[in-house]
Amino acid sequence: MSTTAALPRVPGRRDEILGIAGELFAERGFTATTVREIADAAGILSGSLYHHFDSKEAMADELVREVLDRVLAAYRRIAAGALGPEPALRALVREAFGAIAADRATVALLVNEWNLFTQVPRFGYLRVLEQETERLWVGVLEHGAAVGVFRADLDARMLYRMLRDAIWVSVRWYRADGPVGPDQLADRYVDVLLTGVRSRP
Amino acid sequence: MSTTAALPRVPGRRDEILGIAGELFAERGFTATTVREIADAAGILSGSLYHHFDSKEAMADELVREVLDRVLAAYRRIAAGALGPEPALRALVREAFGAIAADRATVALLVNEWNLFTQVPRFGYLRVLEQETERLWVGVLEHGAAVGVFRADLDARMLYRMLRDAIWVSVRWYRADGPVGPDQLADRYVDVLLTGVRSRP
DNA sequence: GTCTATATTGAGATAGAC
DNA sequence: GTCTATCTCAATATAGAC
Repeated sequence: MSTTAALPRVPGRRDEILGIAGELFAERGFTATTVREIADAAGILSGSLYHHFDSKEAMADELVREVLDRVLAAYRRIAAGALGPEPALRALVREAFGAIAADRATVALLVNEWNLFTQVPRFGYLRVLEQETERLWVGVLEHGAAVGVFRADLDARMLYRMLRDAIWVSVRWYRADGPVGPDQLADRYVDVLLTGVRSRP
Repeated sequence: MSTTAALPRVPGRRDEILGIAGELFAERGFTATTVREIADAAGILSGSLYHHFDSKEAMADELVREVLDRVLAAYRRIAAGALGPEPALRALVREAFGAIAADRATVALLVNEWNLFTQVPRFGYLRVLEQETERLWVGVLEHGAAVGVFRADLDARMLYRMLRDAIWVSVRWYRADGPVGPDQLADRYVDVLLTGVRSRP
């Protein structure tokens, strides 16, 4: 019973290769990364990659799907929970920066190749997931306005996109292993968003 | 004297082709756009492009340089001007959204291909321009904090990047020919940044 | 300034042996 | 699971005629 005991994350060759591919995609870009480079980095020949994956595209697909599914599931839990508007917003933002910290390479891949991927039929789910995400976040913002916690005169959709763009693109410069942790950065973003930068007497 | 009278923007074949290339780069991505597609869209054959430009890369280079030079020049004027911190910040943000409105395709190209371009030696100036831009914006924010207009406890560099990312990536969804003009959107972003979204009694 | 024709290269992917 | 060997294709770019 011990040999088949585990799904528990023994990385396995396949996942190892996938991780290597993800790092290269993030660093050099998806198109600019060749299957030969991936194979080299994994210590095998390019043809051998195709024992594990159908195509280069399939590798990126798998990376992106996994991260987005996890993030969206977390968003759903937060939006469905009984948190007040501010704690809910804070939890959403923390979740996003948490993903950047936990899956930096994949998030960078997604941010950098968004325009490319959204044109490939295989990645059609990206638009779908994005729409649900927008609904969830906008829901939290509008509810907050409805109960008087957030200003009533705000465009929730614009606000969501402004925040979303600021958060995700931070993957291009933010290092989670530096002095500022992801929750900390999340709180700073939320703080600015909530109270603004104008000094008050 | 009338034949050589003008630099005044007669488009000319070359600029026309460059504009077509820019639209395709923005829409399909730089790498995914082939010189044949550009040539097709311009109504010529791919080889003929090389009468006007050295390479596909050179086309993108020219597009990006022109826009960034113009934007940075405007930033310099604003930062050097005698505006107060809030009007200066507003002017900077308006300038950025103005560029998105005026040169949507080129800004999209730059945002989408940032990771690619910054790895190509030819585009080394991107990092340089970005650094000066950061200095200018951070200078405005820090001056504002020093004179008590902005909160003193803020991380100006983080704030700049947050705002920069939010502004530029909006090129992926914002349409300047829609109901909200660029100055209007700029003012909304600045409004949120200055006063926050928390409702106050 | 554009076309014809083509050189050249480098990519993703496949088949079958080991 | 990896290697050997190779196919196939599409891309950028060039040379010289018109």
